[in-house]
Amino acid sequence: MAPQQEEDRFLAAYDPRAFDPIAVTVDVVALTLREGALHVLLVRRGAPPFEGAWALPGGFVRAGRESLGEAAARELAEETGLDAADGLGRVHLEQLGSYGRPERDPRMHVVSVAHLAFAPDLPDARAGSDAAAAAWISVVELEPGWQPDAADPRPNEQGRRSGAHGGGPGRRPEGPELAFDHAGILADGLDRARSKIEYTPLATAFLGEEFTISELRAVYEAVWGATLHAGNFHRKVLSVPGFVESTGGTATHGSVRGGPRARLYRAGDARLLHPALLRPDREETVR
Amino acid sequence: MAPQQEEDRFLAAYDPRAFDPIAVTVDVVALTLREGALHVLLVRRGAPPFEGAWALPGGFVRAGRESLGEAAARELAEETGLDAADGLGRVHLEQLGSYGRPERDPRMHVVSVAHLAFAPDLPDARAGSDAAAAAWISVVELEPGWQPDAADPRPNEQGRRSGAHGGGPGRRPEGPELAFDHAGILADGLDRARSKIEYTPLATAFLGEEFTISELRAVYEAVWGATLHAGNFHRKVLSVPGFVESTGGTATHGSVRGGPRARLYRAGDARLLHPALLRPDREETVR
DNA sequence: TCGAGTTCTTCTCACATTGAGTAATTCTCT
DNA sequence: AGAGAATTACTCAATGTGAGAAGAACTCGA
Repeated sequence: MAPQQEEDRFLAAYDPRAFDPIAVTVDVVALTLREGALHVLLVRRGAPPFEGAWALPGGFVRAGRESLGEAAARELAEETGLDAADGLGRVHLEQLGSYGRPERDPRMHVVSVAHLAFAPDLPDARAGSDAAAAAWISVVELEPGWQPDAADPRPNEQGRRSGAHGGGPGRRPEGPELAFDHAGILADGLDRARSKIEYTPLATAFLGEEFTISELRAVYEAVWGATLHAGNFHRKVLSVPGFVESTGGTATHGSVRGGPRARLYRAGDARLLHPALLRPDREETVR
Repeated sequence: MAPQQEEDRFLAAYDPRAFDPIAVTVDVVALTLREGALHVLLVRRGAPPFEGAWALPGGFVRAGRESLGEAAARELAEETGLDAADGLGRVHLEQLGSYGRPERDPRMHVVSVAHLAFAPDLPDARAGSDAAAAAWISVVELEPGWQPDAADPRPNEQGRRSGAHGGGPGRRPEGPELAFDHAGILADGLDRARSKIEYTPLATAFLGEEFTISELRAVYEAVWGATLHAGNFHRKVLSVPGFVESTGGTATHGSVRGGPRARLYRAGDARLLHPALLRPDREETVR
């Protein structure tokens, strides 16, 4: 090790404040279903940099006063209008990953700890204190080159962006540009969400307390952007132990377009789905 | 939002330095195989707090000068003696997660971005500048209540610690105590490693350029702590597209205890295993 | 009110994958 | 040379999946 590095480390071990500071923020990729489509919570920035641009909700972690998860829950509550008593307890919140390229914020070195949230359909967002607006935006408008099968009959061969930390210029022909590296964080969050519902029962976090198998299937179809075989999905959900349990009840109406009244279920006690409920046709993405 | 919070946020948006600082560090859970057993790289702390205790290698991120991944690679290189030219390029390094409970470091609020590394068998570790020692320690000594099937004939019904952020007192009857919350980070890293080799070909990162199917099976057995059916494993590895590709060569010797010379393979071009190579008997851990 | 169309739920069948066991062959060690 | 073990390739049964079909229940419009 070079002498300069060694001295840096010596100082750091005793007084980290001798260094230039690094700011720590949390950002939240909050997903929900509205009218059958996947939406993400965004805020419009009210101050530079990126003033006027859409961004993920987030903010600085309060030093010495909160953990990362608490900070994320606080930021999410500020934009959704929910608090712990209100219904944030029904929201799934997990850590997604941290983003710390030195140049990702023009002001200073900022490390952002991104989180991922799954929420049932919530009321319209309200802007927090430092945002000009907050809204649920359909992810279809934000993801270039990605369309749900069901919503777009054109075949789409180009596939999705592969890894994390992508995001070169000129790859976003439609939808608003996101501030900072938030487009990459959103892409990572969507990747994680699409994987997570394969191995966990968290798709139920997008629904209310009671739901039908068809509503659960609609969650998978919206998140994956693929249509699923209704009969096979039904068989699979009921065969995985602990995924759902029957309430004994029945929906009060049939579907809008007809059909019998479906039975109602609630989330079961499984934390992992075994065997998993895998996405169809994943061979292409394997290499 | 309370007025005080609002003012905090206003200030933070323009000058984060007005806050108490949060330090950002990286820690690395570096895993390797030595003599058929899974080992993790630890350093012995040379300064308080936790002076003399074992800890994960890590250190402060250099503000404005490096990304999180670069910082983790640097810290790993300092303890392993490898650099980019040397062989660190053959090490798999990924982000594991961030840990930011305010009280996790008694000195100040420190957010640590943990990373996970898979390395082929490396030479003995050397202590970095601020460590009193560095060594590869068998994880069997560090994980209470967990023993490989193959190494321990006693049945073990109690199962592993379930979630992250565990680590209450009195649960570690053997092995050294780790500093800070590093026991929890290590547990999360082992969880991640055990999952990761199910869905990715990263088990090959523990091996040299060329390897036999049996050596690959030994990796799975060491990481999972379970014995696998040799015939089924062989069939599975060769049937998953892109997992391994034949070199055409053959091992120069048979195994130490006899048997024919095995054929040699190298890692294929797949980034995901499809279908996955799932751990046996996971039903217990599902709820 | 009736009929068309849709949905919910359950089957059936073909096919792929897995777990368990067997066996031929080749090598090391004593 | 013989015992023991590893490599590799089989077989067979059990399980899970994709695709399709079908009956019953329901909504909507004629």
